[in-house]
Amino acid sequence: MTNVTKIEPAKVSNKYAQKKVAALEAAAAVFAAKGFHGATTDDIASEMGIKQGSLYYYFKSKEQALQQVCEYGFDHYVARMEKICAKSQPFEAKLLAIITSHLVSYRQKNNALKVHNDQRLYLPKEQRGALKELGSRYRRLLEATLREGIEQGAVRAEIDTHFIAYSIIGICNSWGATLVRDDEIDLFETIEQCAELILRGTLTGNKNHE
Amino acid sequence: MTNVTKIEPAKVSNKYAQKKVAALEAAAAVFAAKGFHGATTDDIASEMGIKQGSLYYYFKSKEQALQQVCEYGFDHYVARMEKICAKSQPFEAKLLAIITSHLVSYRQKNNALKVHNDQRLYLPKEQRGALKELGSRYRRLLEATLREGIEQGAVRAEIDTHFIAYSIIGICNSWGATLVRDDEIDLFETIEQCAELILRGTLTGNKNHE
DNA sequence: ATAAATTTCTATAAAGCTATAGAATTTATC
DNA sequence: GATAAATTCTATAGCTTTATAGAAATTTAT
Repeated sequence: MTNVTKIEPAKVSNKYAQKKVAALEAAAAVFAAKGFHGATTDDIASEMGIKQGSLYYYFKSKEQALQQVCEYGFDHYVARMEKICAKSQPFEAKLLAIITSHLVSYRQKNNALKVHNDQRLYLPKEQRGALKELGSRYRRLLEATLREGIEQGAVRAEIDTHFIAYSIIGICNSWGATLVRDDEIDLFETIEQCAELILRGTLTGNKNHE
Repeated sequence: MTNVTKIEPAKVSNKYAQKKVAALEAAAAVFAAKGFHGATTDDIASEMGIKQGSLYYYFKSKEQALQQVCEYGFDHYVARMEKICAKSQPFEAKLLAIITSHLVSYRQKNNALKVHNDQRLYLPKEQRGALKELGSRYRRLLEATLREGIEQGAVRAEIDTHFIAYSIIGICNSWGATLVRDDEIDLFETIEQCAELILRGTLTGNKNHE
């Protein structure tokens, strides 16, 4: 099956693949800093050291670039989540790993993830299908972790796992955005405090009590 | 003191003031929907039923429109926070009022507030001074409320009030954005669940326990 | 009714942006 | 080293957008 796509002639070379990643990261950096509409294709091209017109060797359009950046960042992130959830661990450890993964991503200036969070809604709905799929997968994993916690007896049975999952994501995104902007903030302290806030709100019997 | 500004000739008429508000709200709606860079001055003008060029009777520039929309939305919001905090109430009631105020704002499609949250960073720093001031004021009020809670014995003394204040804002913004997008979600249930998540994470002795 | 002030409109200059085509250059292959 | 393939460049067509100027229309005041 020497499958050569109709749309993209060769573009299977080693170099192409590498530079495509560079293109994605340049686009991610620029979109993260200026927003999708605020960024120009020239900004992105400059960021990767080529001319504006050459960028179209890597992206069919600016919009396609946004789409691919979002998928690139989010896919990676969901994959990591899957590894964490696959392990058999007590609830608290898992939650800590999830928060850590989320916030470390941001501190490492994972621009693509930031772009996914802030800019994906500027994509037309039809082009958000894959992202929505990934997003649900992530939330389902988080909800499953919460249900595991309930089964383990660590988490109160009455909680609304959907609501809590969403809230966890919200807190992490909010702190994540702050961490990116302010280098002074201590990453690991933030992680611990997030965990403490969430845990003491979800743990049966309120462990860790002074 | 018949103070006539140099920059704005007359523009003190009744009608002007009214239409200026309409202009702010049109701009807010458009910026909220399309983002600052994604929106055009023609979008805003159309929204208020005038022609593109006429918009400049109300705003000096598109950027000034963004600035004024942000201040308009946020100022209103901080003012309401001040009223809530002025009352002498038990901690839990106050927190509930704060969350309610925040989320109700969103559900009422308070576009200006959404624009403040999502788009203010596209303003040059020099034009963000007033907003930063309002933001700190809001956070200080929230932190003071938490300290009150500690004094009342309702809140654990070891919490980091700054961190918790920030997290509350983060959760509310996150749910607020969701509430705007999805009319199906029950507003008051969301308020209660937010409060429950935060309270059980901050209350001494873990009240409300099943 | 007339004059003055306010508000809106039309038209346009100036600039910026996306996307494409085809030439030029670099890299890989035989 | 010659040929083919891959990559980048230049130049530009075709739009869109912001902001301004001055005319026109509307409203308010005399």
